[in-house]
Amino acid sequence: MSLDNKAPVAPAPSDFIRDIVAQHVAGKKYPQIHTRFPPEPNGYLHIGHAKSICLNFGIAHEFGGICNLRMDDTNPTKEDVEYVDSITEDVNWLLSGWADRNLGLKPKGKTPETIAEEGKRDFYLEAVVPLQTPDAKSQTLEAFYASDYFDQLYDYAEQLVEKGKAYVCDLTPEETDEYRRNAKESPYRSRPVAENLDLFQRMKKGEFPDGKRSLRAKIQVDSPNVWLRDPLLYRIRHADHHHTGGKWCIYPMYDFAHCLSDYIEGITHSICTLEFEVHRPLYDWILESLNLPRPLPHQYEFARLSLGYTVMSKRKLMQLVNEKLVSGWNDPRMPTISGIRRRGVTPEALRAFAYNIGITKYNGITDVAVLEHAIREDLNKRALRRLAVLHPIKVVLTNYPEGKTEELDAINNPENPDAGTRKIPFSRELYIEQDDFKEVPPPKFFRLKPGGEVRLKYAYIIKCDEVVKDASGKIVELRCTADLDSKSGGATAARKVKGTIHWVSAAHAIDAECRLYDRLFTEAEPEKDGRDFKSVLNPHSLEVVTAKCEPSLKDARPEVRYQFERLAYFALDKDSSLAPNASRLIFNRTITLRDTWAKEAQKH
RNA sequence: UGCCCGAUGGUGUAACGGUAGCACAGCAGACUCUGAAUCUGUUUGUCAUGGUUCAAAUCCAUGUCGGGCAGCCA
Repeated sequence: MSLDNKAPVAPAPSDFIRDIVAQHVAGKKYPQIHTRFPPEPNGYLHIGHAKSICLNFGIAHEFGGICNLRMDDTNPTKEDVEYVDSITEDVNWLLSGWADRNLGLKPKGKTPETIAEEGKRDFYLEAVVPLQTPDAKSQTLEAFYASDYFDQLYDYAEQLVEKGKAYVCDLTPEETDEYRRNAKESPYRSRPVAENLDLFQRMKKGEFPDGKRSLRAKIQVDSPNVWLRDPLLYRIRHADHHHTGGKWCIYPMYDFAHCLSDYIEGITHSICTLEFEVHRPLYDWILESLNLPRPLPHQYEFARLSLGYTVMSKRKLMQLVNEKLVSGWNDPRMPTISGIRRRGVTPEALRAFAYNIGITKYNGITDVAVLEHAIREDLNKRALRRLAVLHPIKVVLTNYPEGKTEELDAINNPENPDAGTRKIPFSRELYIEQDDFKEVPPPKFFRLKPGGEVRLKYAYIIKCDEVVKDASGKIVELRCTADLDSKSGGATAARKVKGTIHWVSAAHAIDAECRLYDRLFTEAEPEKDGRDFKSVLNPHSLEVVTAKCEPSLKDARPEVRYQFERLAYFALDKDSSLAPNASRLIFNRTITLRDTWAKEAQKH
């Protein structure tokens, strides 16, 4: 392979977190960089998670490290395997062809190993990188689960109790809140170690009902940082867990589980969003209180993604799903990864977007145009061009012989000559787009108009002679004459005609359902000034039409992207049937082409 | 209210004491058998006030504005 003509290498991303990691790498602070992506399986992943995935896996990828996929599943009442499955699928999709070599998993069912060293006990669970580990194929691998560490976390909790750094508290949830708000010590704070140990063990055995007691860290009740005011480490929850079943009735809190899960997996850089910034002292306190033998992970925070014309929180997305305002988590209008994927966006486009928006600590709102640009740029390079008419109007070429059919050559992708050409049939009766004809044309309209000429892409220049209307005045047909010498490559082919429009031969056209998606909301900030986001749902976010398509589209494939020329990019929906005898084509409009004419037309 | 964090064109980001740059959006033009793509040009910015310095977007102080936290959620 020649290196002379190499593709431009994208500059390595740079941001404050990567700068820190780069310093650590240069200073050889860690043998290997190890990050993690830790979603809670209580909903589907969205584009905000995509930003986090691109950051965490991107760092692992750029610095030769590993990023563990970990289910952060410490709350049995909210989590479900449905979400575990969707998360796994979405992560694999986004990583494919990029950082899949840096994905850290573990053998199915494996839990941390206990390492005894110099009289010290240590818990460690090593990552297996499927594409880098020789025998990985012989093992069944799965994501890490925080719930796989419940035994070890319990052990750590007991250690804290024994050190006098944690105690069992009998305050009710309401009392605990009140005491914490008022920086007041719990009356159970100085309970003896032996009693704490006994009580904690009995909590584990299930002797107490939910909320009756809790395990609390003994830190500083009057700390200005509320997360240091003796935070809860364990709560009682008599509930089955999607991954550990009925084994436990006490569950660790996020703060306790997360830092120790990071430690157990040997994470070096634990990257999370800004709202956890105030938790960092607690993250460090727990780890430092346990005299752990291996290097401790450190937490770094960045701003989560906010995107215009959408909502991002799982709660609100779930609301849209539950109230049937969309067809499901993977509705192509949803900002979920599965919705975006179904819409036809490629992982490359999503990654380019994540790269373009950068990483900072500033909470801003990213313009959707940035996403749309990344999608168009990607699709422009890869999409196969096809002719299809979404809103047809019949055209009859009065001087073209009845029954005659020509096969015309059409270019599959002007951006990529290797994509080749195809034949499209031409005949006397055609469909063109309703928007491409105006009986009373606005200024600068260079499409078809009465007495006007337009080029049919790959075919002839035609002139509109007559507009046929029905009794109600609706246009039903345009009668035109073709300049029979003007066919592409013909005698008068070079004639200058301002407009070129797309068309399909009526007799040869095939039908396809096209789902025309638009933004889900009419406002860039659906919740601005406290308004209900559902009050600004876009009533036109989905329009379904039956399009007239050129016949080659009968061979459409789900993994291929199409551009219906002059209109938009489309991808086959999973609801399509490709069975030869029961074929049903459904296309999702991924995104429209840029339309400067629409902007121009609006001026008048 | 307390604590924490942030502030660079319309939006998002770079500049790490030494020429304020990039992307998107916008505008204007070229090209065009996609009003796409491509190409060219271009409008617009360091929150405020002091201080340190030869020199401040950058360091310091104060203020303003914005965000976060104060679940037995994560």
